[in-house]
Amino acid sequence: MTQFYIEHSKVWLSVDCIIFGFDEGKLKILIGKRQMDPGRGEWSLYGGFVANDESVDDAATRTLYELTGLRNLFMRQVGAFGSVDRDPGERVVSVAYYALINVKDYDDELRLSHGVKWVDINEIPQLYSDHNEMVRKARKMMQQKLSHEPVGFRLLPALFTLTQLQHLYEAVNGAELDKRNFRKRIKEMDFIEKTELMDKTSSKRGAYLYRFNKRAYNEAPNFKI
Amino acid sequence: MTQFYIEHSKVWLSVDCIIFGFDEGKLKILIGKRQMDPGRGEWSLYGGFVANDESVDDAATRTLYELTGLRNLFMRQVGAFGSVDRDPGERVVSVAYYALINVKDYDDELRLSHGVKWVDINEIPQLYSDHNEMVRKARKMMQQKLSHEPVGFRLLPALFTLTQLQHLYEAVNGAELDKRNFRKRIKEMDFIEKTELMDKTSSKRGAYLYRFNKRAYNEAPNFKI
DNA sequence: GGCATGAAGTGTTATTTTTACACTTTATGC
DNA sequence: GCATAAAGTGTAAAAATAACACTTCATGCC
Repeated sequence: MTQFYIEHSKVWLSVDCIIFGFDEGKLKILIGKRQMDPGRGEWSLYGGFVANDESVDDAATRTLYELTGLRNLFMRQVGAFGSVDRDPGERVVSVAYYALINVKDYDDELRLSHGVKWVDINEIPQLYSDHNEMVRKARKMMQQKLSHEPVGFRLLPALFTLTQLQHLYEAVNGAELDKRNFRKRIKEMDFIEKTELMDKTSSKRGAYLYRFNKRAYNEAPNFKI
Repeated sequence: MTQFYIEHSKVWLSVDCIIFGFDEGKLKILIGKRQMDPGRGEWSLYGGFVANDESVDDAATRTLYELTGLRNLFMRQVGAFGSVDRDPGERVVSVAYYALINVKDYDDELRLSHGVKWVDINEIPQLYSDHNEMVRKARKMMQQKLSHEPVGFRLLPALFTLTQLQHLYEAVNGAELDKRNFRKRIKEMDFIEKTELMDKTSSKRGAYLYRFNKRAYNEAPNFKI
């Protein structure tokens, strides 16, 4: 390993974020029009460069915070994307991350100030560079994660109805679920707690609100949808 | 995005390989003593730097070829590892890949010339930097992959006995399997073909040799162990 | 005040999948 | 010919999953 070799292998490193939200019964992600060259005006994921004094994970956390003003989001790495010509200008390797946010927690003015919008996951336009590929892989990983770990709650308010929860899983998996079977499963999970509160916004009768109890989950983690 | 910012975010990029093999009924990986500073003499994965004119995937493919002399290996990205101080010397971000090889295909002289050896996956010593973490993640991903896609064959010779196949899956999952249930499953998979050939090395009676038919799998892919 | 509306809520049965389990066959070497 | 050791084979119980339709309730409207 010579100094010469090392010099030649230095690259710019960026992070790109696939931010999932659940709104109006649909799974969505945030995209915006790229505000710099190359590719100005193309639809794109939100991203940023990795600084010298921060880990790649930290760069993703910082970028997510810049965009959403939110901390402690559920975030996972999707992978490194490193084609030589993936960036039309210079060689940039990018590490993609996906995150789950509750749409209601995201201040709309902040969102607008960054020029990003929510787009249905099934209606993603052509994106800059290899971003569509990132989204595809992120979606797969996220589906996998949500069906084996109780992180779907991160896409909902702290209190949610069972109908909301079911619709969330239907949107994520792209398939309808049987209401009775779904509720049977949920009842078996002691860490999904029924409260005495009701949501009256979507029906006259009202629906009980539930909440996820992380402590109870840690004691008896058994989740599968 | 200023030129200044870009300059500050340039990093060295390497790849590290977790190479899985199956030998003597055990799942193993290749490790060697690091032959350069920093960390000279520590146990380490085999890796290399990403050159300017190759994709990160290509760098991994090249590195695998350098080490094993083998092409067309089954290889998947594990992820990017990017702590600021993961490399004691300079800032190096590394992308880990795992690969599956048939131990018998690997020329032993070539192996020795690189100073690497096979080590039982359950007896990995402390490795350089964050390599243990890479191995852990690679193993998880590989387990997941092998139980949902028929790539375990990449760890076996083209012809194999059902007992070998079962022992492979037992080693990968770290749990014993019921012989009759296992064979029942295999029989249902038309793409695992029985040949008329027999292996006489491990029993007096001899065991039929089977082979994986990729074409048949592509027509009716249905795999789960 | 009663009745139309629309989402919330509730159990049982059939089907499929998974698991548990033990003896016979066969070629070889002694 | 018989001891050995791995290969090979089927059935039944248990568990998980899938299919399926009506009742409850609060509200708004007449």
